[in-house]
Amino acid sequence: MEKNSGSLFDMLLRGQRIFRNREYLRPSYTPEELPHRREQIHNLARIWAAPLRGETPSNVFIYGKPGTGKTATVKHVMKELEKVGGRAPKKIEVIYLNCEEIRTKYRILATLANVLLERRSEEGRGNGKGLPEQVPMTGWPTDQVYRYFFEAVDAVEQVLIIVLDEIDRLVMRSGDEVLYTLTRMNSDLTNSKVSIVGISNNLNFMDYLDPRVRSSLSEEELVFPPYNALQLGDILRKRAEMSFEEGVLDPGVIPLCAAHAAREHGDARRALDLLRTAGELAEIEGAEKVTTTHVSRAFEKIERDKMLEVIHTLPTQSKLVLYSIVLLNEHRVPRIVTGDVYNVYCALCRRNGQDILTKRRVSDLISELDMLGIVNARITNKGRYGRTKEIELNVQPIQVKAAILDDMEIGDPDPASIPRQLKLV
DNA sequence: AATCCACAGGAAGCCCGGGAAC
DNA sequence: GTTCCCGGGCTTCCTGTGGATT
Repeated sequence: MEKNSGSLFDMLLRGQRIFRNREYLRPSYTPEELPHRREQIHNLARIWAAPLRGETPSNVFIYGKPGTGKTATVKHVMKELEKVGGRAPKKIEVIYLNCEEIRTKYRILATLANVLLERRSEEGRGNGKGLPEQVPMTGWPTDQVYRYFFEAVDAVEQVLIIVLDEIDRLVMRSGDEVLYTLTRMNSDLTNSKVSIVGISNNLNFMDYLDPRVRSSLSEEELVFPPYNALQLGDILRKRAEMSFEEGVLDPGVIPLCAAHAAREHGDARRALDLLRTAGELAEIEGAEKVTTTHVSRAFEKIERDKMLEVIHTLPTQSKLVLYSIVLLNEHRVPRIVTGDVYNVYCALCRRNGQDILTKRRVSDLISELDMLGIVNARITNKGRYGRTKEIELNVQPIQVKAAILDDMEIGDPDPASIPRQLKLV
């Protein structure tokens, strides 16, 4: 093989390897062990032990901030339950649904029915009643779908546990009707029992629930407190062992990742993300070790990516205002103030055939950009020369420009005209 | 001390689209 | 289908601000 061939992949493969397997750092990975969640695991297992004794488990409501291990815990206990399920007097089945993806009454019921029908046919049991193999994802009246689901549940003597993750999304979007239906099913079922587990990272949605649903759903409640920095450190160390080559992490790396994430309401997902991104940065530059500098840069990168995401979702007029600020920045205007921004903004709108908003409104838009942290705007008094906001960009202008141009076509106003828009001092 | 600049930002009301009630 | 209501985006009109200037 040619030495120093310089191919892209050679370069990446040559140096020190950083990762053994980075998949363990991704949010999609569910770990075998969940440090600092023993109590929650134990409680959920206690509740779910009921069907092993032939009883119906209580409904459970699980609450905790993002990245506190709710979903991982539930999935973990689900796995354990499956292992011992055969010993139960009645069949035990668990269905997990994420309401972020499936969030209408119809689709929830249809998905539940389909999962059950599929499992029946896998077992070779057939549904025995000439039911169709699948419920279509659209087209049927909702009560007919419910009927199929009901029959599928009651066809076998069993305990069915339904896990509804991100249940707040479901309630906010389509109300609590499905929950009402599901929690009431038990009184009509003859062979089976249904138990609901709702997972949410916000508590406010409880206000939108019918009181009957609320009390039924929270027969048992599990709270997942945020992890502190030490706990996050433990979690990171466990995962780092699996995902990094030995000895590539500087000693300060994990504590720093943990400290950053602890400040953000103890989000383990963020901590892992930070660690992975730091590793990737080290890998890209061919470093031998991941250092705290990489972590700091990873932190900035993640923040920056978040910021660019915000810019992408800005409404058109805000983008135009922001773009005006970028243009002024490019022209090295020493103090960017509201009036200048407005003048450039007007030229920009005229050039691109956009409606021109009033000064008052643009002033508010600038304040909104300030609130989002995209720019820093502070009010200054220049005596005789009035009172205004002095604005500076908080993100790299090149990146802002690229992000905006990604979403819309903007023709720059004649560059020579820009200085004329300003009352340059 | 009075004036004045270049806005900030509050208040009220218009307009329009979407959703619920009739 | 019509009416009503609501909220968000926006305009119009307005008062307030504080230091350089007169």
